[in-house]
Amino acid sequence: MKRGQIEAVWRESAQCQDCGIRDLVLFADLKEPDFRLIHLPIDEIDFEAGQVLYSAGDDGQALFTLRSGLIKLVQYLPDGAQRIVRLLKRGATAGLEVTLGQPYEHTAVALQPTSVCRIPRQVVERLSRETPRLHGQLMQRWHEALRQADDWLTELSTGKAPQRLARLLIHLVEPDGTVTLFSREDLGAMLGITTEHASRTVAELKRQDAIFELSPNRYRCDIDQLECIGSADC
Amino acid sequence: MKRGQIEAVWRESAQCQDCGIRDLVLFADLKEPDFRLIHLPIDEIDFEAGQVLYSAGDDGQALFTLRSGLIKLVQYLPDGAQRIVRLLKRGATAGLEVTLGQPYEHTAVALQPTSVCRIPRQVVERLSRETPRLHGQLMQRWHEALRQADDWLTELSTGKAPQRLARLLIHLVEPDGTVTLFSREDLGAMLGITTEHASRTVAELKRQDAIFELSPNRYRCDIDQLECIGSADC
DNA sequence: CGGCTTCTTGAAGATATTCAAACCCAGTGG
DNA sequence: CCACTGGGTTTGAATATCTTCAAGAAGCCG
Repeated sequence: MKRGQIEAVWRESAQCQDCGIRDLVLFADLKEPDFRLIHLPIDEIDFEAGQVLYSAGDDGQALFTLRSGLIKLVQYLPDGAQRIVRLLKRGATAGLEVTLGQPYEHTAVALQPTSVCRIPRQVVERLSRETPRLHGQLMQRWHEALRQADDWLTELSTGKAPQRLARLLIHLVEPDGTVTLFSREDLGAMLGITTEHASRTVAELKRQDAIFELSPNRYRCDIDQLECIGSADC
Repeated sequence: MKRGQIEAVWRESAQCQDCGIRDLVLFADLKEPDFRLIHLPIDEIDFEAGQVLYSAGDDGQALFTLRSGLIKLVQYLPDGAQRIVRLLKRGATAGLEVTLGQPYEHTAVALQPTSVCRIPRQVVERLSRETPRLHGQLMQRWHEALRQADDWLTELSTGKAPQRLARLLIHLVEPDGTVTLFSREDLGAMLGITTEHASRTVAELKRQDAIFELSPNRYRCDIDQLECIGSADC
């Protein structure tokens, strides 16, 4: 029984150790003995676009590491208005706040087919207690999230709509110069504008040949032009 | 000589232990032996309104705990536009990022006469290494800053100008129902509007009797009315 | 009292919202 | 197969909100 448990633990740990993106994730700095402290299963879960990972206010029992895909963190105002406060890309961590015994602060929704690792909060709490190697990574994660939050504010909530959109696109371009966009409603919730105005603004960038629609919601970007729109030089 | 140093250290530590707002600050959870690990002076420094604590990009050697007053954290866009991303009140910590070996991310400016404790980053780094009691507080601080950043975005960058201003005022009211406001330029940089529009919006709330000017830049607030303006119910 | 900055106000123009209607497209069911 | 439906998107036109530029008022300091 005990032996079986240990084997199960080991199997899970081995999975983490062999993780293809381990240098990107929360457990990047862990050493072999640390993994033995993981005594709860870390599940790999897939979500389709639109599915909810967790909801604001839920009593969180786990945090998530993003293996692939894209997640939006949504925050609601008392009056029901909503705002997307951050986007999480591969390697990012969602739900860090549960390690402090807090409920989730946002609603996390997949924007694309997304694959995550679900890490029970006890795992992080135990590792945090027993190995110092996790501390650094946790701090880095908090720091990274805060930096992104501040940048999000200055870049996506400052200036005219075309500037904001251009800056967002620059954040989203893949190495191959393409971008996969999402619904105009989400776009509006990120830029702090209405759905209709988001639609018009996309159309405007198209007319200026800053972006070109390859297929529905996939665009080829002219980065130079986007940068100059983003900085209001043109 | 060595003895003298130890006494100096002790004197500084004693100051921290006797700190009047210790339950609010970063060192809240430290115990008596922890303070002996502090081997660099923690200075108490006063700033007048308008003075700069540190500038974005500076190679930070210290972080700050706010004893009294008010500090703005300013972030600049490449094109020179600026945005105030957060306000720090008593008990808050500024410059946490230096504990990760990073330069300061914002420019920190006192908005009122302000008193801070300057903590050399080595002190935090050493305490962080040698006593687990600081970890929790550090995480809490990161978390708190992130929460504030997210709220700032959803509350102060969403909706019409009067709503945003009303929400900001609610954040700023003292227990006695009064608010000390700052320059219209700063107000604009917080709400994402122009200086002129900030001025007009303040005038509008005055006309609606949601605020009443007691003396230059000091106002009495009608909280109920502000709340209903902030939520667009009226 | 200048001279300076900051705040306020006005008016014209730019930008964004609102509401409504048309459109597109994928799915459904006759 | 095609009409019908329902969701998201686009577009139009009227209106609201914000910015810009400019000028006047108020406050502050030497």
